[in-house]
Amino acid sequence: MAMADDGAASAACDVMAEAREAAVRLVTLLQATGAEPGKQELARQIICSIDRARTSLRGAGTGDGNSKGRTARCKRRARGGEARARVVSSGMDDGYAWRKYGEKSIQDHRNPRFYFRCAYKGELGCGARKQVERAEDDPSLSHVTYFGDHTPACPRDDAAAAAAEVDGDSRFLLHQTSLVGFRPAAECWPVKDQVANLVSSISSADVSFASPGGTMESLDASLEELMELLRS
DNA sequence: CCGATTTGACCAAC
DNA sequence: GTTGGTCAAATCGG
Repeated sequence: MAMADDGAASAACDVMAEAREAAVRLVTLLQATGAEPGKQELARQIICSIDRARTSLRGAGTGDGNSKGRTARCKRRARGGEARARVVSSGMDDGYAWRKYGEKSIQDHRNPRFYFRCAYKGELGCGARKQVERAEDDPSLSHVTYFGDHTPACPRDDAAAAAAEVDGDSRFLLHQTSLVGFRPAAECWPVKDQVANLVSSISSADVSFASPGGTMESLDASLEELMELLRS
């Protein structure tokens, strides 16, 4: 599995993009066929999960990797040191606002692991957390592991989509507009086939970026749940 | 001045 | 005893 380079990551991204498109078609199809709201919601969750996975693949380094090289050896940080490169938008990668609360060098890994928790933990009592660590082979990639769920009150994807739109990043905007305005081009496809296609796409995107309890797993769980719903 | 980030210290689990 | 996870004081940027 010596495929941890930009090419592999972008290939995986492409596959995930296909998977998302399939998921979007699925949502549309479910809407068109008047499927139960539960199924539709589940399909939307799948899209959301795919989006997160894609973001992870693109490298959370953009927003999560708070790289800086400060050398503090006193009890606390030496004062008057060099200026820090702050990364305020540390949570924009997946549509949620995160606050870094720790960083630790891990024995197994060469790169340190960054610990984040929901920025609204205090206000909303959100218990969502995530851990980010650079891929050992490719620093441009990061492993992102999510723990817990955000509370419904937490600002989420739609807000991030608006922010991303302002920032010129159309990822989330595309996602949203696809959801709203996509035409059922693949209407002829049975829903089951849509899901099967989706599962197939995601399986082929089997990359090492997914961590236990992470995006891929939740995505997989959602898909299985959906498959089960559709069978019944 | 306030809030976010950094980072050594502390704590719990194995 | 070692390692991973969290806390909290110090610092910085807006």
